[in-house]
Amino acid sequence: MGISKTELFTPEQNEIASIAKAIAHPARIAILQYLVDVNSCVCGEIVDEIGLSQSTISQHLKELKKMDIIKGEVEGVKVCYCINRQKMDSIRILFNQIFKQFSCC
Amino acid sequence: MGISKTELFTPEQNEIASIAKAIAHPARIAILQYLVDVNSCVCGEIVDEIGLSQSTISQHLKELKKMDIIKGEVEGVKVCYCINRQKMDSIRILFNQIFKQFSCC
DNA sequence: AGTATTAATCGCAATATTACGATTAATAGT
DNA sequence: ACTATTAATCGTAATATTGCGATTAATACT
Repeated sequence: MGISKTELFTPEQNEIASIAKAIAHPARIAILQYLVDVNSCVCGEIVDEIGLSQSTISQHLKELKKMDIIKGEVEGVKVCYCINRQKMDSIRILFNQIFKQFSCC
Repeated sequence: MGISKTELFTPEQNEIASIAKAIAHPARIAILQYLVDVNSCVCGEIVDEIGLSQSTISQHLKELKKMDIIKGEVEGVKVCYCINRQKMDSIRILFNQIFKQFSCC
């Protein structure tokens, strides 16, 4: 992408964009919704649920974890993922603020 | 990206991801915030405000317009862009619903 | 110790995104 | 008609993303 120009923007602008990017994939939305449904679960179950390969799902989980949107807890051979509800809450509040700016007069 | 696998996901999941992608760039956040500040303005002013080239800004505007997040009105040689507040409102409601799912118990 | 299971990582290919300069098309002003 | 202004588009380069198979590392179970 040529050069990324994050230095042109405020930390808040970069933060919002980063969060948006983390959820800007249908598979990641599907993963989050699945985690809500089952409350928490292991990677293998997500692979079965969504029709993507194990390595691909693992990468998506990594991206979500990078942004602190989900947490992964090792349970022996398996890893139990769950939504970081506190982070989710702060994202919801942040986005609501921003969108209110954009939508209100 | 190998092959995009949108067919694996629901229309809603794809829609949310698309909207998120549209705002998943700090320049586009900055553009929207600037449009809020000045209420409406022409492309050239945005180019001056943000430190990116005219062609790059034009592309970002195109992406935002593609998702119906902004509207562009031709005024002679200039084009006046403004936020589509109705769309913004529906996005805010949609995202709030989704994030509430993710954050509440 | 040997095998099975699980998930992370590596390496690769295909495609998308970001950015810019140059060009183009369209209008406005002379 | 000529020129200036504006914004879209084209072409291109650099980089990121998405996806998969293969491999690896780590634990659990014989």
